[in-house]
Amino acid sequence: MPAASLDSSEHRSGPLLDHLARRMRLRSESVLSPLGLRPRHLVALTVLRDGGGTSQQALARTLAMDGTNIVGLLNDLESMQLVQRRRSAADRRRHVVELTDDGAKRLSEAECAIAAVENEVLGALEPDDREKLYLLLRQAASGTTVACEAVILEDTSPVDGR
Amino acid sequence: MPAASLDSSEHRSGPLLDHLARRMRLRSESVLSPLGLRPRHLVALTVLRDGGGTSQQALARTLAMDGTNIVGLLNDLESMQLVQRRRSAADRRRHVVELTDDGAKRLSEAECAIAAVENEVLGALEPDDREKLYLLLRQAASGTTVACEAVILEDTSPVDGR
DNA sequence: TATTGTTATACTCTATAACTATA
DNA sequence: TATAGTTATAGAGTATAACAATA
Repeated sequence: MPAASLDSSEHRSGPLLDHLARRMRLRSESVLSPLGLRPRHLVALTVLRDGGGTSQQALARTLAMDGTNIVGLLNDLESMQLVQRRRSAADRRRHVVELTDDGAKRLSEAECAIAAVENEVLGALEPDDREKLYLLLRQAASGTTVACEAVILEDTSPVDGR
Repeated sequence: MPAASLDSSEHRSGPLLDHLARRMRLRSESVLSPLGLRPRHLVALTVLRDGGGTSQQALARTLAMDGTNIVGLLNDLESMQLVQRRRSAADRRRHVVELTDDGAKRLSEAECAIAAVENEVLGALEPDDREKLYLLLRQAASGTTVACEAVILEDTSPVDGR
């Protein structure tokens, strides 16, 4: 088996990931600011779109952020009407957080805006390799984002969506 | 078929990169703290090992950090005797920063320590895919890390690039 | 009693400005 | 004058603790 190389102390992706994410985030900021968004807003919106409605705590686990900071993050997004909070009927302590139509639209615009940044930061990769990278990251993230599982929401699902 | 998809507004690696790097960094902290290191120390040590000695400004560009913060970062590493600062003979304004033997050793230990974290965060990927991811990240980073080129150090040159 | 969301607050990270020493 | 490094400091990001509402 080709396995052993993974244990090598020289093939660590962690620092590389950190390095690239940092560059991407810094450049993204200037591109996103005209849209009133910050990189972390984009991550949150993406998770909400892909994972569906969740409680704030589930969102906190998925984003690996402290729950107390989710409050401010959602306040930002809700004040821009990109996200909607409503009480869960099944457990009135919970807020069910969902992307609004405006939120989906803004997210789409933002993704378009940062395409240029990606082309720049990932410029050393051929288009094919960039696609491979995307798929690998996607798969890796799907493994860590399982936190959404925690709250499948209420059975009722009277989700009206403004 | 696979070509044009890159322009699609739905294949954005940025938020994924951010997401995964964040999880990796958070988990790494607890694993690295026994070694007296923080994730950003690891990134700096890695760059210094792979790129050779550089000036502090070149390091700042490579790490995409403000030069003023490099000072504190290097103070940390130098107080642990993991890096060495010495004046450049060619330009006495510059410090040439290099990894010490202790630094290389500590870096190696740290890489070993975070292997477990990587296995956890990238657990959704098969070993083969993890290796592919590493190679892609490495290639992408080599493209953005060119900053090191700026200062090839003293004895040689009048390297007044840019 | 335990959990969800909220507020207040302290700690860390990062960037801006001013200073020095060299060029 | 311009550049490399340093210091001081203000702003943003993040975590900890205490509280109200609900389970």
